[in-house]
Amino acid sequence: MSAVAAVRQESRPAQGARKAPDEFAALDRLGAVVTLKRDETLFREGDAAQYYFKVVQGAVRSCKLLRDGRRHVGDFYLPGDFIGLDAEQDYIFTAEAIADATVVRYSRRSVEALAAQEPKIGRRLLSLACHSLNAAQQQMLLLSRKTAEERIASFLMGIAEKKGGMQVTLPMTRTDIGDHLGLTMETVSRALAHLKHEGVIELKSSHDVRIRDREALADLAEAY
Amino acid sequence: MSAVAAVRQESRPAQGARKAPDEFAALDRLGAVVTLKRDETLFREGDAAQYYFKVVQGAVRSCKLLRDGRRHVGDFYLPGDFIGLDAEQDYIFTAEAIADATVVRYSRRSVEALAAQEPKIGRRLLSLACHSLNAAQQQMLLLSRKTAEERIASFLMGIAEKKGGMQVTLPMTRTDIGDHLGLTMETVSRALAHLKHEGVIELKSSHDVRIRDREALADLAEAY
DNA sequence: CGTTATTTTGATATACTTCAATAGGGGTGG
DNA sequence: CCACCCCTATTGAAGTATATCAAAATAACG
Repeated sequence: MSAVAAVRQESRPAQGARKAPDEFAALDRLGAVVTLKRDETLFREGDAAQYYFKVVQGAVRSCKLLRDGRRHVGDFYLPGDFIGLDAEQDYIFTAEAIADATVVRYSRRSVEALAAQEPKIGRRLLSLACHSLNAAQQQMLLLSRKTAEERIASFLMGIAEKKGGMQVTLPMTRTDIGDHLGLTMETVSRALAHLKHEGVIELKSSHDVRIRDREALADLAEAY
Repeated sequence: MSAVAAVRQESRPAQGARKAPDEFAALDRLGAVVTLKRDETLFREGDAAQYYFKVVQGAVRSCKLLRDGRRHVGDFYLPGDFIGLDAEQDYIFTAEAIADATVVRYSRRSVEALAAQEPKIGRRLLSLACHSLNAAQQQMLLLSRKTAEERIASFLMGIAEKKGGMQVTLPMTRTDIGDHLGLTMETVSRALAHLKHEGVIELKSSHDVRIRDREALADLAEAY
């Protein structure tokens, strides 16, 4: 078993469309393992996009900065998720580890060569891109029209759905969540406190949420 | 020359990655022409996604609604733009004509069959999807962190860049723009009035904008 | 031309931000 | 193992950008 396959073994891919399909098994031979400490950078916005990545362990965030420092977190990547599939020439966002993380790195050139031989790979890449596009459209609706509480509800529902449970672990800080949802960390904190007060969620610790009333949370999230 | 090719001839594809590539010429045989009156629906959110579309004339908007009527306009599609490339099983937004429009309709099944034979088609689809994804990420940054005036500036810069000129025509209403940028139509109107007052733009009519100070506008838009 | 839809402009309200202070929580060194 | 420190989160009070409500001014349309 190759080193990469061994690492894969440890990973627990998320369910649904983001799951690593069998077609990608051939890719493992191409992959190199990368480990990151908390807050370490995987790549920077503007770097030449030479690689695709897949998260094996830990968590990664993508972010973009405005000149004056305002930050936006595009997405959070958990074990099983691919990073960089949207890259054209250069990466258009920076990727950093939220917590200590293990990531597999694939050369885009090799993947493209493989895709040329095996059409399934190409189709799967397209399917993953479409799925990201759908997620992005949901997120734009959220950022455009939802209230703070609805944003938090949508966010929690999204993670719970991906993990498939009522128990949700948030490896990121309140600031990260805020920058992802277009809010400040204070507003995130208050919205969570309010949901807790209403009995919709339970905060076992600031990073461990249990959904007590799924109905109510889904109702707030609207889009679900 | 087929009817579709004739219609194509009339269209003036936008510049850049959204331009119809030569590989798609073969598609014209598959296309059927559809005409829409202002505010007519091309398809609805939830409909089975049987077709891809390409705008030939006029303009189309994609939109999503929350239960209580809050609306989000995901994108505006101008001549040369493709619609529905992001669809998985069903369409996830409604598409409506902003002004009288002509659109070409391609059966997805036929396109997929063609893509199976001609790998270039598949690669082009993936490239278009990546490009949309990049645009979506820019829009999320805008919705998450930019001020009203910055949003308007970014929006104007985006259209100007696509059309390649300082003269911009806005076929959509202030409400449409607001729903696209996460603002109200009043705020859109005020932001435009302010940019005009500052001498950055000129409003020849409410739908015809001329950019007078590209520097200043780009600076406000930040991301450019 | 009269009628209706859209846009502009003004006054007020509010959700969220900003600023500020306190409280946890987890790791490290004494 | 405890005490201290730093970082993150919570909570409170005040400020602000944008929304909402309302009316007038254009523009579009039959």
